[in-house]
Amino acid sequence: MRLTTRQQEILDFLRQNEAGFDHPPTLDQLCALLGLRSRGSLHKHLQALIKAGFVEPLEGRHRGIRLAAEGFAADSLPFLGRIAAGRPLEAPPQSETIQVPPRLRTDKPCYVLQVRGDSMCEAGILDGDYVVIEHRQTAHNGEIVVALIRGEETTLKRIAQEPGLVTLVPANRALEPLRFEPGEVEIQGVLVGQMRAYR
Amino acid sequence: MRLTTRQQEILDFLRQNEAGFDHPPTLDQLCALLGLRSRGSLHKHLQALIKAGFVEPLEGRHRGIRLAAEGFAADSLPFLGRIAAGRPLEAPPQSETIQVPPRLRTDKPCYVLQVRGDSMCEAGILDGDYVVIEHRQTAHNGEIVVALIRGEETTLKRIAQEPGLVTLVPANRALEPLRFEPGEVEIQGVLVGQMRAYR
DNA sequence: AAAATAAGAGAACATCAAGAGAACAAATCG
DNA sequence: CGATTTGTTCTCTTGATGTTCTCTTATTTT
Repeated sequence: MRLTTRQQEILDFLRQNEAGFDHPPTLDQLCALLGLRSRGSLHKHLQALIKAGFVEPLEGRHRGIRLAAEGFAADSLPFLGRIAAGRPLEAPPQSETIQVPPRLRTDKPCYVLQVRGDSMCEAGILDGDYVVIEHRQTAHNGEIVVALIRGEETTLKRIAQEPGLVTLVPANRALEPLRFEPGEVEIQGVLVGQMRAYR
Repeated sequence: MRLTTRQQEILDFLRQNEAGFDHPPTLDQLCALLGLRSRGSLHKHLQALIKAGFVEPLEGRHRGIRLAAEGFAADSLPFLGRIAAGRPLEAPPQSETIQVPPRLRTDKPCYVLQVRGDSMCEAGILDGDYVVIEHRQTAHNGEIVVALIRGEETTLKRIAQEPGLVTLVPANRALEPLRFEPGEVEIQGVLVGQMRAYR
């Protein structure tokens, strides 16, 4: 995504002054430094920079912690490793990133996993493919989700939710659907894009 | 489409000054640099350049942001439309482009097609997918190629070449392999990457 | 000479970037 | 716990900027 002139100015300012901040600055402090009177306006710019990947999002954190990091290029997303009969996903602090065209992602926070195994092969998702996942905790029936099962293992499956029953459906005739109680399954994201390299 | 003399002048001017712009210039700034007094006139020329594919369209974007690119954004490739039981491929001068991450392409010239039909569904290539094709005339057996058959129709299939026989193999149990004499099949490119958007 | 085309001027209009400021919610601090 | 700080969301306003239009002029084509 392209930046507006002001967004670029603010980003330049942050990069120049990155070293000068002992603690990451607050919105009000930055407003003063930039000559703005409205936190809301600054906030809008910062959100754009976060969306473009130039500033680290602060999730929930308040006071103190603030933007700082820049680093990964626009339209790059964090690459969080492989998924299959794997472990819970972690988000390592200095993650690898991978370039994703805007068409394959959403405006919400997204990340990339590499698929292991053929449990979704009939949906055209093969071993080794990269999948783009929108990070959210709910899904509609029929969507393909990253699900954490009993806090132990993550998997990529199509989901069907009924009252009292969650079914994770593979796309492979050799495999059976898995049934769980709602409390056992935690949705970690929803499939929004996919990439494959033939080499 | 051919450019008029003035359009060519303006395009040359943009190319020469491309590096000189910190932020993409506004119409008014360009008018001043070109000695024009009317934004409207410049706008007409720029629209012609956009239509001819030499300047990036700014979709709705306003202020500050302005044309800039001519050579197309770094990792964008030409998007040449759909493939299935289609016509021969052409490369229209004012092509659309589509962003492709470097991982999904090669260093050689590449282009992008959108797949129509399910003839390769068992290879994980579904209707609507975008495929990245490296432009070349030869392939190794087992590669998936864009083939032009008898100069009439293009198709995406896995190829097997023997002396005196070329076989194009679909990845769909419902379809039969197609056999041709070598002169009937012209390879137009080889599949190197693939993308899918779930939306 | 008449018609078509290229080029420009300038006005009117539509839309967007940017900021202000209020109200709210959530984290932190005392 | 309550008060304060801080981030978030919202609406509103303003000016800048892109877009569309009509009109004029010069040049080329028929």
